[in-house]
Amino acid sequence: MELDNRKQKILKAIIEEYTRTGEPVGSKRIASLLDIVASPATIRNDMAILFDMGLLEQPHTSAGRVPSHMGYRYYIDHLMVPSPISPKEMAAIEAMFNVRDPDPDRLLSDAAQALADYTHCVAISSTTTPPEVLVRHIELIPAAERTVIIMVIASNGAVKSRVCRVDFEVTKNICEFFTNFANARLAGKSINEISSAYINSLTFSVGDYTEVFTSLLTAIYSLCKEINDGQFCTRGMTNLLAYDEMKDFSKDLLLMLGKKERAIELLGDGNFDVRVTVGKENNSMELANASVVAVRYNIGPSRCGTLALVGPVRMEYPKLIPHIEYFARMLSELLSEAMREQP
Amino acid sequence: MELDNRKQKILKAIIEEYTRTGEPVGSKRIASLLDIVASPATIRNDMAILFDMGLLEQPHTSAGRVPSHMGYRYYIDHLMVPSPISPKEMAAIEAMFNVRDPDPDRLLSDAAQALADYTHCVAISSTTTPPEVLVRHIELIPAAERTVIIMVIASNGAVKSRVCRVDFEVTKNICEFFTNFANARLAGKSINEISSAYINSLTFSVGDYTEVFTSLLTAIYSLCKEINDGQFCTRGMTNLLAYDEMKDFSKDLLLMLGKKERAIELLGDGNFDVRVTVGKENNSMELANASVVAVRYNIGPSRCGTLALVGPVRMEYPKLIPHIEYFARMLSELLSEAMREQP
DNA sequence: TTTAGCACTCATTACCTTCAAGTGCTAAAC
DNA sequence: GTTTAGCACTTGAAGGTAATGAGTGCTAAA
Repeated sequence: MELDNRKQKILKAIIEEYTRTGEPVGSKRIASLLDIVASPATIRNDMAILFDMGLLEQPHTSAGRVPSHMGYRYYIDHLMVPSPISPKEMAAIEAMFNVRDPDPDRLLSDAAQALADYTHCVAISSTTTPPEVLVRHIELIPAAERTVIIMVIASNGAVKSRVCRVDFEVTKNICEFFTNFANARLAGKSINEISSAYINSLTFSVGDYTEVFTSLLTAIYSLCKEINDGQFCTRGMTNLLAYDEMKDFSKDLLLMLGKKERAIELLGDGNFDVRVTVGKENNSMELANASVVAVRYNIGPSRCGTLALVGPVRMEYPKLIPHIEYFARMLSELLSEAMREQP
Repeated sequence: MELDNRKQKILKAIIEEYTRTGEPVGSKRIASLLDIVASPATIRNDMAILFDMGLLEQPHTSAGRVPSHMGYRYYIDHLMVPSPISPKEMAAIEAMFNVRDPDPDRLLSDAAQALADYTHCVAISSTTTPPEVLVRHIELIPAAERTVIIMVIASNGAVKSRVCRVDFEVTKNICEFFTNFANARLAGKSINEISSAYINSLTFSVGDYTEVFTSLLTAIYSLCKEINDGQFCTRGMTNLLAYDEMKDFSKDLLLMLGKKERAIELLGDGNFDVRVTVGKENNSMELANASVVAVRYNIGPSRCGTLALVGPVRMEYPKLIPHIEYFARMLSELLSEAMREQP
């Protein structure tokens, strides 16, 4: 797909004007906007060609032109000039991260919230746990007479705990016995190997204690599963309601984003650095009128995550892409530090 | 406000028919619906009186009548017959609770989700921590060379933990020292007394260790604050989008519910068993066209929570009120068991 | 290749009419 | 006194028509 210089400028101008106003753009407006000298008629000719190429659309004969999803694709791939983040904005973003709590579990959801607030889009953040993460240690802490806290620590620094009520009196002996037993069977195992079936098989090998320990082992399974599933959160859903052009679609889109398994789909396989998918490229009914900007980030050597933005096709890509990348970089640094793999 | 028998029946019929259809109800329809024999003209006379009393409204002269918020108030207080939950529904609700994870922290959010799914409204659940809850114990668990897990256990069974990276090598001695120090100063104190200022004062009294322990003490403060703040979660926001009559208001309402401090307001002071507020009774712009059903529940002797439902004024009160009450009862039982106060 | 000119298209708006639902009032019936 | 039938009246919704104007596509000249 080759476009001569003027057509490129015209397409770029139409997209940027449409992004700004949300209204179809006419030849006259472009003529006054462009720095090149060309009459509206000339521009009309070029617009007709861009239309034939599928880069523009026409709501109806007597309206101006609107960029098609293909037009946006061309713009993102060839025309867009990313606008660098100003030091002021950088400081603002850093401040958001700094005032927040440094708890890794929260960092992700706070970042999503901040990103959503900042971009007025829906922000999704997630992490995945790769198979090489191991169970490092299992700890049992007596909390009260018949209550223990069970804690799973993974090799990548992830920690999950749960309060467990048990049917027996919690003595130092029992705790020690169980801790030894659990660590002997589970520590060093890959976290994604801890299946429900494996835990079941363990329950029977505790001998006399089978009944007593079942609930503890089940809790360990849940905790491992939580670590293995990674984190996932969606913020700023209500932001979508502010876009007039989405009012017919936002309901379905919001319902879809509300379903975790559907929302995870749109993050893709994480096999990219930055990925922008426009409208129908998303292969999903609900996203046919939305765009998704996804960025991958690393957390230390053994874990990675995805940060994504869902918003109207008419998104300020040149501004938002550098922003989400900066968010991802900050998150990467902070989480890598917080969860650094240790000997 | 006294209404004769027929007027009561007419008001009840109008409200129930309007709740069902969402359309203004005319005198003819009521005549065919009512079991009492009365002509449309008679009903029209009564409707005119109900209208004068402020219990009905008229969208325009040639339309039927619509219940006013005052009409709903009268209905809820005097006319409504709560429909008991069927054993089948009870079983369905119990099943929801059973298949879910028994973790107390999750129970609340799962219950809100289930309630939202069940009622097609927004569900809010929250717990508050009363001042008599104490810090029972603080535990420090070494997780890796420079990483510890810090854990606060409260007298009401609440447990919160956080991973902390520290600047020193974690030895058994240091852990013991810090655990002793922290417990000496904090255990037994009321959880809401652990202020930022108090923690600050502690940091200086650790002597040589001031710098090393600052991050740990800050973490303790956060954890106490989390316990003291209780839990709060909102689920099913997108449900509101399904109501045609709310399409003009749902945007503002959703934005408001998205703000925690605003959403907390509408739970009220918890000084009630069941509370229904209709439309303008809510004293909030955004809720002027919505109703809130709030139920209080107890968690053991020392903690209570609120479960609330936000939906259209045209809500199926007779069905939903018993349902949310049943949810609250279930929650109360399960949480009381899970978090029972212990010696 | 570019541009001016002009006929043409079509959404939007305003205005009008018709239609139907439902009311309020009056006078008769119970 | 209460209830009811009858009927004029009101009003939003739906449908049709005309005027408006923004913006196009095409043609022919520059």
